[in-house]
Amino acid sequence: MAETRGAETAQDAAVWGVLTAVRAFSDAMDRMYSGMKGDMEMNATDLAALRMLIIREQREQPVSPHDIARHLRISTASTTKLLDRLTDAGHVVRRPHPRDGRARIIVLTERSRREFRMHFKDSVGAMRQVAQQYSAEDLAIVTDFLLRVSSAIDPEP
Amino acid sequence: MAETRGAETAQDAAVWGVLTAVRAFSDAMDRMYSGMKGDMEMNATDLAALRMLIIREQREQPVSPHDIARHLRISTASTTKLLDRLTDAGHVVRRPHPRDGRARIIVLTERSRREFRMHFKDSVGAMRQVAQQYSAEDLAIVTDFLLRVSSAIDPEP
DNA sequence: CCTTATTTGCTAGCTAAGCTAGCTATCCGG
DNA sequence: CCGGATAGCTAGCTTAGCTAGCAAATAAGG
Repeated sequence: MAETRGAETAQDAAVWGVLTAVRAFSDAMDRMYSGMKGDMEMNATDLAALRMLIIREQREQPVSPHDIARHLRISTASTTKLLDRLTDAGHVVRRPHPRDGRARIIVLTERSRREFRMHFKDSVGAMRQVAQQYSAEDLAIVTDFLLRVSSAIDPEP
Repeated sequence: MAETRGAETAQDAAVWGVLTAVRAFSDAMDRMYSGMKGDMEMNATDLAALRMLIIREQREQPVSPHDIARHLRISTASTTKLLDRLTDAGHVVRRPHPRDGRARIIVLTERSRREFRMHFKDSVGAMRQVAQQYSAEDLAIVTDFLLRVSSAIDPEP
């Protein structure tokens, strides 16, 4: 992540610093999710699927099993099993696609949304508390940065 | 970090925005790593272990199998198998601990470091390119924010 | 020193979750 | 209407996690 290239200017130093912070941050997020997987008694992939569904729901994008497979980079067969687990646990429902008889649309249950929010609320609260210490202008900079980096490293979504 | 009490709505909106961006960002990072796991023909946990080793190495902190187990939240038995895989693949070496006859110290091989950097360089390059579009002051804000959020959600490291 | 409790990493055997191959049903372009 | 492509599912194999339990080394108490 950080190359050992010497930081000659202040800007170079700042770039190096932010990349290091990005690494620490993604590590912390990783550990937060793996902690939650223990709390919710789920495996990492199933939890990642739920996260994806929440994100896509917020964007009002319908999600198919195929989408999940692509997003998580697992096979469609594994996705079928994953959806069996999530369905059995009452987290999601498979609905028929209105126009395509082969396809399904995966929908979160209200219970799942609630449970997810419940387990997330401490972490989200901690993050919000940090965020509230910054001005709206600073937050706009951070938001912009994060979104740009996101689309730079992951062009798909 | 002005606490603009007057502009409560704008600040709330900014907080909401940054939290959404954080979520999108961690999702993008996740997908970057899962993409890399395909490229390097490794599973997610093994890759996470390598990332941990790189981070700890940079901080000059020695890593024991027990540390890996705690960090990845897997059992020590699974860690033994993980280390068997990484050792067989030539990524790490188990060295004896200088003072504790029971303990081991896990050390990355130079080849592993090189391979890791090789596979990361595109993503790091993309991130650096984004970062370079910001002033040192803005990057300082972003860095500060990321580090604070990191320690808020994951006090351990 | 000697005994006991704790810690570290490993082994054995079980379970869970991913993969490939292949199937059916459906959609779409000619 | 028909042949190829696509969506999702099933079956069977393989991998990687878990629990239980072990030996060796350390730490603590007398």
